[in-house]
Amino acid sequence: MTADVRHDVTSHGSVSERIYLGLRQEIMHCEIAPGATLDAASIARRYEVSKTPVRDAMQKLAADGLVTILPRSGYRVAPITFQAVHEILDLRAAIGPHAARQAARYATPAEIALLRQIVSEYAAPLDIGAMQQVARRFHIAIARCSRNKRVVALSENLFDELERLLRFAIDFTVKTGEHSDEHTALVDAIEAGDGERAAAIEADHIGHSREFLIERLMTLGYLSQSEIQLGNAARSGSE
Amino acid sequence: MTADVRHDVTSHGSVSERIYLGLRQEIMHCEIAPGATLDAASIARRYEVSKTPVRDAMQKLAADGLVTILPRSGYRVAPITFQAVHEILDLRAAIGPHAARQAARYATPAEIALLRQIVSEYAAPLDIGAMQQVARRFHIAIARCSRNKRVVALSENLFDELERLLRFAIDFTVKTGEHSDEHTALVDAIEAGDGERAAAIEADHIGHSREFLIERLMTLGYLSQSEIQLGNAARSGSE
DNA sequence: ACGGTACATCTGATGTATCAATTATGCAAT
DNA sequence: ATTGCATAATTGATACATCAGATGTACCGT
Repeated sequence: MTADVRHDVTSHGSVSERIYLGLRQEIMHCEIAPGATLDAASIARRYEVSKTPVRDAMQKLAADGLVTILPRSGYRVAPITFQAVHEILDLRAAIGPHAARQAARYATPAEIALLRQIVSEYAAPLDIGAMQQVARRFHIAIARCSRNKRVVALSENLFDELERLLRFAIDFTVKTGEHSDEHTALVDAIEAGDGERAAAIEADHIGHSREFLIERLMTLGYLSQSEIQLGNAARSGSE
Repeated sequence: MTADVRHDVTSHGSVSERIYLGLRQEIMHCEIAPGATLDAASIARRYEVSKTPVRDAMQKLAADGLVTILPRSGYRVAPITFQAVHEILDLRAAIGPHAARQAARYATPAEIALLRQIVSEYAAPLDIGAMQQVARRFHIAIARCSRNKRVVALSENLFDELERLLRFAIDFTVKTGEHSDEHTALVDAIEAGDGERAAAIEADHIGHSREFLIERLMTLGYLSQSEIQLGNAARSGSE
Protein backbone atom coordinates (compact mmCIF):
# COMPACT_ATOMS: atom_id res chain seq x y z
CA MET A 1 0.00 0.00 0.00
CA THR A 2 0.95 3.57 -0.27
CA ALA A 3 0.66 4.54 3.31
CA ASP A 4 2.48 1.95 5.35
CA VAL A 5 2.81 4.30 8.27
CA ARG A 6 5.32 6.39 6.30
CA HIS A 7 7.66 8.87 7.87
CA ASP A 8 8.82 8.72 11.40
CA VAL A 9 7.40 11.90 12.76
CA THR A 10 4.21 12.08 10.74
CA SER A 11 1.84 9.60 12.23
CA HIS A 12 -0.32 11.23 14.83
CA GLY A 13 -4.01 11.42 14.08
CA SER A 14 -4.06 15.09 13.26
CA VAL A 15 -6.15 16.66 10.55
CA SER A 16 -3.20 17.78 8.49
CA GLU A 17 -1.97 14.21 8.59
CA ARG A 18 -5.28 12.99 7.21
CA ILE A 19 -5.17 15.53 4.40
CA TYR A 20 -1.57 14.65 3.68
CA LEU A 21 -2.25 10.94 3.43
CA GLY A 22 -5.42 11.47 1.45
CA LEU A 23 -3.83 13.75 -1.10
CA ARG A 24 -0.80 11.54 -1.25
CA GLN A 25 -2.96 8.57 -2.07
CA GLU A 26 -4.84 10.45 -4.76
CA ILE A 27 -1.68 11.79 -6.31
CA MET A 28 0.09 8.44 -6.20
CA HIS A 29 -2.84 6.72 -7.88
CA CYS A 30 -3.10 9.52 -10.42
CA GLU A 31 -6.67 10.18 -9.36
CA ILE A 32 -5.41 13.72 -9.34
CA ALA A 33 -3.83 14.15 -12.73
CA PRO A 34 -0.09 14.77 -12.98
CA GLY A 35 0.54 18.38 -13.81
CA ALA A 36 -2.84 19.44 -12.45
CA THR A 37 -2.99 22.66 -10.52
CA LEU A 38 -4.65 22.57 -7.15
CA ASP A 39 -5.99 25.28 -4.92
CA ALA A 40 -6.13 25.11 -1.18
CA ALA A 41 -9.69 26.36 -0.85
CA SER A 42 -11.38 23.66 -2.93
CA ILE A 43 -9.39 20.95 -1.22
CA ALA A 44 -10.29 22.39 2.14
CA ARG A 45 -13.95 22.27 1.11
CA ARG A 46 -13.63 18.76 -0.21
CA TYR A 47 -12.14 17.47 3.03
CA GLU A 48 -14.34 19.76 5.12
CA VAL A 49 -11.50 21.42 6.97
CA SER A 50 -9.90 24.81 6.95
CA LYS A 51 -7.02 25.87 4.76
CA THR A 52 -4.17 25.68 7.27
CA PRO A 53 -3.90 21.88 7.45
CA VAL A 54 -4.12 21.84 3.68
CA ARG A 55 -1.13 24.16 3.54
CA ASP A 56 0.70 21.89 5.98
CA ALA A 57 -0.05 18.89 3.83
CA MET A 58 1.14 20.72 0.73
CA GLN A 59 4.43 21.51 2.43
CA LYS A 60 4.95 17.85 3.22
CA LEU A 61 3.97 16.79 -0.28
CA ALA A 62 6.39 19.33 -1.66
CA ALA A 63 9.09 17.86 0.57
CA ASP A 64 8.26 14.45 -0.92
CA GLY A 65 8.62 15.93 -4.37
CA LEU A 66 5.03 15.18 -5.29
CA VAL A 67 3.92 18.79 -5.70
CA THR A 68 5.72 22.01 -6.42
CA ILE A 69 4.70 25.22 -4.79
CA LEU A 70 4.31 28.16 -7.12
CA PRO A 71 4.66 31.15 -4.79
CA ARG A 72 1.62 33.34 -4.57
CA SER A 73 0.15 31.37 -7.38
CA GLY A 74 -0.79 27.81 -6.50
CA TYR A 75 0.21 24.22 -6.13
CA ARG A 76 1.00 21.91 -9.01
CA VAL A 77 1.27 18.16 -8.75
CA ALA A 78 4.53 16.99 -10.23
CA PRO A 79 4.14 16.21 -13.92
CA ILE A 80 5.35 12.93 -15.33
CA THR A 81 8.46 13.50 -17.38
CA PHE A 82 11.05 11.22 -18.78
CA GLN A 83 13.60 13.32 -16.98
CA ALA A 84 12.05 12.44 -13.63
CA VAL A 85 12.02 8.72 -14.42
CA HIS A 86 15.62 8.96 -15.55
CA GLU A 87 16.71 10.82 -12.44
CA ILE A 88 15.05 8.38 -10.09
CA LEU A 89 16.49 5.35 -11.82
CA ASP A 90 19.85 7.07 -11.80
CA LEU A 91 19.65 7.72 -8.08
CA ARG A 92 18.62 4.16 -7.44
CA ALA A 93 21.63 3.08 -9.46
CA ALA A 94 23.78 5.08 -7.07
CA ILE A 95 22.15 4.03 -3.85
CA GLY A 96 21.07 0.45 -4.45
CA PRO A 97 24.54 -1.04 -4.97
CA HIS A 98 25.88 0.94 -2.05
CA ALA A 99 23.12 -0.33 0.19
CA ALA A 100 23.82 -3.87 -0.94
CA ARG A 101 27.51 -3.42 -0.21
CA GLN A 102 26.82 -2.14 3.27
CA ALA A 103 24.23 -4.81 3.86
CA ALA A 104 26.95 -7.39 3.25
CA ARG A 105 28.84 -5.82 6.15
CA TYR A 106 26.09 -5.39 8.64
CA ALA A 107 23.27 -7.83 7.95
CA THR A 108 22.37 -10.10 10.85
CA PRO A 109 21.19 -13.68 10.39
CA ALA A 110 17.68 -12.58 11.27
CA GLU A 111 17.75 -9.94 8.55
CA ILE A 112 19.06 -12.42 6.01
CA ALA A 113 16.28 -14.79 6.96
CA LEU A 114 13.82 -12.00 6.32
CA LEU A 115 15.34 -11.36 2.92
CA ARG A 116 15.03 -15.03 2.01
CA GLN A 117 11.48 -15.03 3.17
CA ILE A 118 10.66 -12.11 0.91
CA VAL A 119 12.40 -13.74 -2.03
CA SER A 120 10.34 -16.85 -1.46
CA GLU A 121 7.20 -14.85 -2.05
CA TYR A 122 8.14 -14.59 -5.69
CA ALA A 123 7.26 -18.26 -5.99
CA ALA A 124 3.57 -17.57 -5.65
CA PRO A 125 1.74 -16.33 -8.75
CA LEU A 126 1.60 -12.58 -8.63
CA ASP A 127 0.00 -9.82 -10.57
CA ILE A 128 2.22 -6.96 -11.55
CA GLY A 129 1.16 -4.71 -8.68
CA ALA A 130 1.78 -7.32 -6.02
CA MET A 131 5.14 -8.12 -7.55
CA GLN A 132 6.17 -4.52 -7.39
CA GLN A 133 5.24 -4.45 -3.75
CA VAL A 134 7.36 -7.51 -3.06
CA ALA A 135 10.27 -5.99 -4.95
CA ARG A 136 9.83 -2.83 -2.98
CA ARG A 137 9.87 -4.66 0.33
CA PHE A 138 12.93 -6.59 -0.74
CA HIS A 139 14.97 -3.55 -1.62
CA ILE A 140 13.82 -1.61 1.39
CA ALA A 141 14.79 -4.52 3.60
CA ILE A 142 18.27 -4.44 2.10
CA ALA A 143 18.41 -0.69 2.64
CA ARG A 144 17.57 -1.30 6.28
CA CYS A 145 20.52 -3.64 6.58
CA SER A 146 22.79 -0.76 5.60
CA ARG A 147 22.21 0.79 9.03
CA ASN A 148 21.52 4.13 7.41
CA LYS A 149 18.11 5.61 8.02
CA ARG A 150 18.58 8.24 5.37
CA VAL A 151 19.22 5.56 2.80
CA VAL A 152 16.06 3.80 3.89
CA ALA A 153 13.94 6.95 3.71
CA LEU A 154 15.42 7.94 0.39
CA SER A 155 14.82 4.50 -1.05
CA GLU A 156 11.21 4.52 0.07
CA ASN A 157 10.73 7.90 -1.52
CA LEU A 158 12.26 6.80 -4.80
CA PHE A 159 10.11 3.71 -4.94
CA ASP A 160 6.99 5.70 -4.24
CA GLU A 161 7.71 8.28 -6.87
CA LEU A 162 8.67 5.70 -9.43
CA GLU A 163 5.49 3.79 -8.78
CA ARG A 164 3.48 6.85 -9.64
CA LEU A 165 5.56 7.76 -12.65
CA LEU A 166 5.15 4.30 -14.13
CA ARG A 167 1.47 4.01 -13.42
CA PHE A 168 0.64 4.71 -17.03
CA ALA A 169 3.42 2.60 -18.44
CA ILE A 170 2.91 -0.65 -16.56
CA ASP A 171 -0.39 -2.25 -17.37
CA PHE A 172 0.41 -5.88 -17.90
CA THR A 173 4.21 -6.21 -18.04
CA VAL A 174 4.24 -9.67 -16.60
CA LYS A 175 7.86 -10.79 -16.57
CA THR A 176 7.57 -12.67 -13.31
CA GLY A 177 9.89 -15.30 -12.00
CA GLU A 178 13.20 -14.53 -13.57
CA HIS A 179 14.12 -11.96 -10.97
CA SER A 180 13.99 -14.59 -8.31
CA ASP A 181 17.41 -15.92 -9.29
CA GLU A 182 19.07 -12.52 -9.22
CA HIS A 183 17.56 -11.85 -5.86
CA THR A 184 18.67 -15.16 -4.45
CA ALA A 185 22.19 -14.52 -5.69
CA LEU A 186 22.10 -11.12 -4.08
CA VAL A 187 21.10 -12.50 -0.71
CA ASP A 188 23.79 -15.14 -1.02
CA ALA A 189 26.41 -12.48 -1.60
CA ILE A 190 25.16 -10.47 1.35
CA GLU A 191 25.22 -13.53 3.58
CA ALA A 192 28.75 -14.33 2.42
CA GLY A 193 29.78 -10.81 3.33
CA ASP A 194 30.95 -10.18 -0.22
CA GLY A 195 30.08 -6.52 -0.55
CA GLU A 196 31.52 -6.01 -4.01
CA ARG A 197 29.63 -8.94 -5.46
CA ALA A 198 26.43 -7.78 -3.81
CA ALA A 199 26.91 -4.28 -5.18
CA ALA A 200 27.64 -5.62 -8.65
CA ILE A 201 24.56 -7.81 -8.67
CA GLU A 202 22.37 -4.95 -7.52
CA ALA A 203 23.92 -2.62 -10.11
CA ASP A 204 23.20 -5.16 -12.80
CA HIS A 205 19.71 -5.64 -11.54
CA ILE A 206 18.93 -1.95 -11.58
CA GLY A 207 20.57 -1.60 -14.96
CA HIS A 208 18.32 -4.33 -16.34
CA SER A 209 15.13 -2.89 -14.98
CA ARG A 210 16.24 0.53 -16.17
CA GLU A 211 16.74 -0.66 -19.72
CA PHE A 212 13.52 -2.59 -19.56
CA LEU A 213 11.51 0.36 -18.34
CA ILE A 214 12.97 2.84 -20.77
CA GLU A 215 12.44 0.53 -23.70
CA ARG A 216 8.94 -0.06 -22.50
CA LEU A 217 8.26 3.66 -22.25
CA MET A 218 9.61 4.16 -25.75
CA THR A 219 7.54 1.40 -27.30
CA LEU A 220 4.50 2.80 -25.57
CA GLY A 221 5.31 6.08 -27.26
CA TYR A 222 5.76 7.99 -24.04
CA LEU A 223 9.10 9.33 -25.13
CA SER A 224 10.57 9.78 -28.54
CA GLN A 225 13.66 11.65 -27.44
CA SER A 226 13.27 12.94 -23.93
CA GLU A 227 11.53 15.49 -21.78
CA ILE A 228 8.03 14.45 -22.67
CA GLN A 229 5.27 15.45 -20.36
CA LEU A 230 2.73 12.76 -19.80
CA GLY A 231 -0.09 14.35 -17.92
CA ASN A 232 -1.38 17.82 -18.36
CA ALA A 233 -5.07 17.51 -17.63
CA ALA A 234 -6.23 20.55 -15.75
CA ARG A 235 -8.59 18.98 -13.28
CA SER A 236 -8.48 21.54 -10.52
CA GLY A 237 -9.26 19.60 -7.40
CA SER A 238 -13.00 20.21 -7.23
CA GLU A 239 -15.34 17.23 -7.41
CA MET B 1 27.46 31.05 2.70
CA THR B 2 24.52 29.19 4.02
CA ALA B 3 21.80 30.84 2.05
CA ASP B 4 23.00 31.06 -1.53
CA VAL B 5 19.49 31.40 -2.86
CA ARG B 6 18.80 27.80 -1.88
CA HIS B 7 15.92 25.84 -3.26
CA ASP B 8 14.26 26.57 -6.52
CA VAL B 9 10.81 27.46 -5.38
CA THR B 10 11.67 29.14 -2.12
CA SER B 11 12.99 32.55 -2.93
CA HIS B 12 10.18 35.06 -2.94
CA GLY B 13 10.25 37.76 -0.34
CA SER B 14 7.56 36.29 1.87
CA VAL B 15 7.62 36.40 5.63
CA SER B 16 7.78 32.66 6.06
CA GLU B 17 10.79 32.68 3.76
CA ARG B 18 12.51 35.22 5.96
CA ILE B 19 11.84 33.13 9.05
CA TYR B 20 13.00 30.00 7.30
CA LEU B 21 16.28 31.53 6.19
CA GLY B 22 16.84 33.18 9.54
CA LEU B 23 16.26 30.05 11.57
CA ARG B 24 18.24 28.02 9.10
CA GLN B 25 21.18 30.34 9.52
CA GLU B 26 20.96 30.21 13.31
CA ILE B 27 20.69 26.46 13.35
CA MET B 28 23.50 25.96 10.86
CA HIS B 29 25.80 28.21 12.87
CA CYS B 30 24.75 26.48 16.08
CA GLU B 31 23.59 29.79 17.50
CA ILE B 32 20.59 27.71 18.38
CA ALA B 33 22.04 24.74 20.19
CA PRO B 34 21.67 21.28 18.66
CA GLY B 35 19.05 19.34 20.56
CA ALA B 36 17.41 22.51 21.82
CA THR B 37 13.66 22.60 21.93
CA LEU B 38 11.93 25.56 20.35
CA ASP B 39 8.46 26.94 20.70
CA ALA B 40 6.63 28.70 17.97
CA ALA B 41 5.32 31.52 20.12
CA SER B 42 8.66 32.86 21.28
CA ILE B 43 10.10 32.69 17.78
CA ALA B 44 7.08 34.52 16.46
CA ARG B 45 7.68 37.21 19.08
CA ARG B 46 11.36 37.37 18.29
CA TYR B 47 10.74 37.91 14.58
CA GLU B 48 7.65 40.04 15.28
CA VAL B 49 5.30 37.94 13.21
CA SER B 50 2.50 35.54 13.93
CA LYS B 51 2.79 31.81 14.39
CA THR B 52 1.68 30.60 10.98
CA PRO B 53 4.79 31.58 9.00
CA VAL B 54 6.83 30.11 11.83
CA ARG B 55 5.02 26.83 11.39
CA ASP B 56 5.67 27.03 7.66
CA ALA B 57 9.34 27.58 8.28
CA MET B 58 9.42 24.66 10.70
CA GLN B 59 7.87 22.41 8.09
CA LYS B 60 10.58 23.33 5.62
CA LEU B 61 13.30 22.91 8.20
CA ALA B 62 11.86 19.52 9.06
CA ALA B 63 11.96 18.63 5.37
CA ASP B 64 15.63 19.62 5.36
CA GLY B 65 16.19 17.38 8.34
CA LEU B 66 17.30 20.22 10.56
CA VAL B 67 14.45 19.97 13.04
CA THR B 68 12.09 17.21 14.07
CA ILE B 69 8.50 17.93 14.86
CA LEU B 70 7.24 16.46 18.11
CA PRO B 71 3.49 16.35 17.55
CA ARG B 72 1.47 18.50 19.90
CA SER B 73 4.59 19.07 21.89
CA GLY B 74 7.18 21.19 20.14
CA TYR B 75 10.05 21.43 17.74
CA ARG B 76 13.53 20.10 18.37
CA VAL B 77 16.58 21.04 16.37
CA ALA B 78 18.36 17.93 15.23
CA PRO B 79 20.98 16.85 17.75
CA ILE B 80 24.53 16.14 16.69
CA THR B 81 25.17 12.44 16.77
CA PHE B 82 27.92 10.28 15.45
CA GLN B 83 25.24 8.28 13.73
CA ALA B 84 24.20 11.32 11.70
CA VAL B 85 27.77 12.09 10.67
CA HIS B 86 28.23 8.47 9.71
CA GLU B 87 25.04 8.35 7.67
CA ILE B 88 25.84 11.52 5.76
CA LEU B 89 29.36 10.44 4.94
CA ASP B 90 27.97 7.07 3.91
CA LEU B 91 25.45 8.68 1.60
CA ARG B 92 28.10 10.91 0.11
CA ALA B 93 30.17 7.79 -0.48
CA ALA B 94 27.27 6.42 -2.48
CA ILE B 95 26.40 9.52 -4.43
CA GLY B 96 29.74 11.23 -4.99
CA PRO B 97 31.35 8.50 -7.10
CA HIS B 98 28.16 8.06 -9.04
CA ALA B 99 27.98 11.77 -9.79
CA ALA B 100 31.61 11.73 -10.90
CA ARG B 101 30.93 8.79 -13.18
CA GLN B 102 27.97 10.51 -14.78
CA ALA B 103 29.88 13.77 -15.02
CA ALA B 104 32.44 11.96 -17.13
CA ARG B 105 29.63 11.14 -19.55
CA TYR B 106 27.86 14.46 -19.72
CA ALA B 107 30.24 17.27 -18.78
CA THR B 108 30.62 19.98 -21.42
CA PRO B 109 33.90 21.84 -22.03
CA ALA B 110 32.43 24.87 -20.33
CA GLU B 111 31.60 22.85 -17.24
CA ILE B 112 35.07 21.34 -17.18
CA ALA B 113 36.54 24.81 -17.42
CA LEU B 114 34.44 25.81 -14.43
CA LEU B 115 35.74 22.82 -12.50
CA ARG B 116 39.33 23.76 -13.27
CA GLN B 117 38.63 27.30 -12.24
CA ILE B 118 37.31 26.13 -8.89
CA VAL B 119 40.30 23.84 -8.38
CA SER B 120 42.62 26.76 -9.07
CA GLU B 121 41.13 28.57 -6.09
CA TYR B 122 42.86 26.07 -3.85
CA ALA B 123 46.12 27.77 -4.76
CA ALA B 124 45.27 30.84 -2.72
CA PRO B 125 45.82 30.63 1.02
CA LEU B 126 42.56 29.71 2.65
CA ASP B 127 41.22 29.41 6.13
CA ILE B 128 39.36 26.27 6.91
CA GLY B 129 35.92 27.75 6.37
CA ALA B 130 36.74 29.18 2.96
CA MET B 131 38.30 25.90 1.94
CA GLN B 132 35.17 24.04 2.87
CA GLN B 133 33.18 26.40 0.73
CA VAL B 134 35.45 25.82 -2.23
CA ALA B 135 35.22 22.06 -1.73
CA ARG B 136 31.49 22.38 -1.55
CA ARG B 137 31.28 24.34 -4.77
CA PHE B 138 33.57 21.83 -6.46
CA HIS B 139 31.50 18.83 -5.56
CA ILE B 140 28.23 20.55 -6.29
CA ALA B 141 29.55 21.56 -9.70
CA ILE B 142 30.35 17.93 -10.40
CA ALA B 143 26.90 16.94 -9.25
CA ARG B 144 25.47 19.44 -11.70
CA CYS B 145 27.37 17.75 -14.50
CA SER B 146 25.49 14.55 -13.72
CA ARG B 147 22.34 16.08 -15.24
CA ASN B 148 20.36 14.97 -12.24
CA LYS B 149 18.69 17.69 -10.23
CA ARG B 150 17.88 15.34 -7.41
CA VAL B 151 21.52 14.46 -7.05
CA VAL B 152 22.37 18.15 -6.94
CA ALA B 153 19.75 18.92 -4.33
CA LEU B 154 20.69 15.92 -2.25
CA SER B 155 24.37 16.82 -2.39
CA GLU B 156 23.67 20.37 -1.29
CA ASN B 157 21.63 19.08 1.58
CA LEU B 158 24.33 16.67 2.70
CA PHE B 159 26.99 19.36 2.58
CA ASP B 160 24.85 21.73 4.59
CA GLU B 161 24.07 19.19 7.25
CA LEU B 162 27.63 18.01 7.47
CA GLU B 163 28.86 21.55 7.83
CA ARG B 164 26.68 22.01 10.86
CA LEU B 165 27.53 18.64 12.36
CA LEU B 166 31.25 19.33 12.12
CA ARG B 167 31.08 22.87 13.44
CA PHE B 168 32.36 21.77 16.81
CA ALA B 169 34.95 19.42 15.43
CA ILE B 170 36.69 21.66 12.92
CA ASP B 171 38.39 24.59 14.57
CA PHE B 172 41.81 24.69 13.02
CA THR B 173 42.23 21.56 10.92
CA VAL B 174 44.32 23.21 8.28
CA LYS B 175 45.38 20.47 5.88
CA THR B 176 45.25 22.69 2.83
CA GLY B 177 46.87 22.06 -0.52
CA GLU B 178 47.13 18.33 -0.75
CA HIS B 179 43.57 17.94 -1.98
CA SER B 180 44.38 19.97 -5.02
CA ASP B 181 46.11 17.03 -6.70
CA GLU B 182 43.23 14.67 -6.15
CA HIS B 183 40.85 17.23 -7.51
CA THR B 184 42.93 17.90 -10.57
CA ALA B 185 43.13 14.18 -11.24
CA LEU B 186 39.38 13.95 -10.87
CA VAL B 187 38.74 16.70 -13.40
CA ASP B 188 41.22 15.05 -15.76
CA ALA B 189 39.33 11.79 -15.55
CA ILE B 190 36.04 13.55 -16.16
CA GLU B 191 37.45 15.38 -19.14
CA ALA B 192 38.82 12.12 -20.52
CA GLY B 193 35.38 10.59 -20.18
CA ASP B 194 36.75 7.87 -17.95
CA GLY B 195 33.81 7.38 -15.63
CA GLU B 196 35.23 4.47 -13.69
CA ARG B 197 38.45 6.28 -12.91
CA ALA B 198 36.53 9.39 -11.91
CA ALA B 199 34.29 7.36 -9.64
CA ALA B 200 37.28 5.61 -8.09
CA ILE B 201 39.08 8.88 -7.38
CA GLU B 202 35.99 10.37 -5.82
CA ALA B 203 35.41 7.25 -3.76
CA ASP B 204 38.98 7.41 -2.51
CA HIS B 205 38.64 11.08 -1.80
CA ILE B 206 35.50 10.63 0.25
CA GLY B 207 37.04 7.66 1.98
CA HIS B 208 40.02 9.76 3.02
CA SER B 209 38.00 12.64 4.33
CA ARG B 210 35.76 10.17 6.09
CA GLU B 211 38.66 8.53 7.91
CA PHE B 212 40.13 11.90 8.65
CA LEU B 213 36.93 13.28 10.11
CA ILE B 214 36.13 10.23 12.17
CA GLU B 215 39.61 10.06 13.59
CA ARG B 216 39.42 13.75 14.32
CA LEU B 217 36.10 13.32 16.11
CA MET B 218 37.56 10.51 18.17
CA THR B 219 40.68 12.40 19.20
CA LEU B 220 38.50 15.31 20.14
CA GLY B 221 36.58 12.94 22.36
CA TYR B 222 33.30 13.41 20.63
CA LEU B 223 32.79 9.71 20.23
CA SER B 224 34.23 6.85 22.17
CA GLN B 225 32.11 4.16 20.60
CA SER B 226 29.16 5.64 18.81
CA GLU B 227 25.83 7.32 19.33
CA ILE B 228 27.15 10.23 21.31
CA GLN B 229 25.03 13.28 21.54
CA LEU B 230 26.93 16.48 21.31
CA GLY B 231 24.44 19.18 22.08
CA ASN B 232 21.77 19.00 24.67
CA ALA B 233 21.60 22.53 25.97
CA ALA B 234 18.04 23.49 26.61
CA ARG B 235 18.09 27.06 25.41
CA SER B 236 14.44 27.45 24.47
CA GLY B 237 14.40 30.06 21.74
CA SER B 238 13.72 33.17 23.75
CA GLU B 239 15.50 36.36 22.77
C1' DA C 1 -9.40 47.65 -37.61
C1' DC C 2 -5.81 45.38 -35.28
C1' DG C 3 -2.18 44.89 -31.79
C1' DG C 4 -0.24 46.31 -27.68
C1' DT C 5 0.01 48.51 -23.36
C1' DA C 6 -1.84 50.24 -19.14
C1' DC C 7 -5.32 49.89 -15.82
C1' DA C 8 -8.88 47.72 -13.01
C1' DT C 9 -10.76 43.63 -11.12
C1' DC C 10 -10.65 39.25 -9.19
C1' DT C 11 -8.88 35.07 -7.54
C1' DG C 12 -6.24 32.71 -4.33
C1' DA C 13 -2.06 32.49 -1.41
C1' DT C 14 -0.14 34.43 2.73
C1' DG C 15 -0.53 36.46 7.47
C1' DT C 16 -3.07 37.69 11.88
C1' DA C 17 -5.92 36.91 15.75
C1' DT C 18 -8.71 33.72 18.33
C1' DC C 19 -10.15 29.23 19.93
C1' DA C 20 -9.97 24.31 21.00
C1' DA C 21 -7.61 20.15 22.04
C1' DT C 22 -3.71 17.82 23.86
C1' DT C 23 0.22 17.16 26.14
C1' DA C 24 3.45 18.26 29.77
C1' DT C 25 4.16 19.71 34.54
C1' DG C 26 3.72 20.25 39.32
C1' DC C 27 1.41 19.33 43.46
C1' DA C 28 -0.81 16.52 46.57
C1' DA C 29 -2.32 12.40 48.60
C1' DT C 30 -1.66 7.71 49.49
C1' DA D 1 8.70 7.62 46.50
C1' DT D 2 5.12 7.00 43.25
C1' DT D 3 0.74 7.53 41.23
C1' DG D 4 -3.01 10.32 40.07
C1' DC D 5 -5.26 14.57 39.11
C1' DA D 6 -5.59 19.39 38.09
C1' DT D 7 -3.61 23.22 36.05
C1' DA D 8 -0.80 25.56 32.77
C1' DA D 9 1.46 25.92 28.43
C1' DT D 10 1.78 25.06 23.58
C1' DT D 11 0.59 23.01 19.33
C1' DG D 12 -2.97 22.52 15.98
C1' DA D 13 -7.20 24.35 13.68
C1' DT D 14 -10.64 27.99 12.41
C1' DA D 15 -12.17 32.23 10.73
C1' DC D 16 -11.04 36.55 9.04
C1' DA D 17 -8.03 40.17 6.75
C1' DT D 18 -4.54 41.46 3.55
C1' DC D 19 -1.73 41.42 -0.32
C1' DA D 20 0.46 39.88 -4.57
C1' DG D 21 -0.14 38.01 -8.97
C1' DA D 22 -3.06 36.67 -12.92
C1' DT D 23 -6.65 37.75 -15.90
C1' DG D 24 -9.64 40.50 -18.47
C1' DT D 25 -10.96 44.98 -20.38
C1' DA D 26 -10.60 49.36 -22.17
C1' DC D 27 -7.97 52.75 -24.29
C1' DC D 28 -4.32 54.37 -27.23
C1' DG D 29 -1.09 54.07 -31.05
C1' DT D 30 -0.23 52.53 -35.48
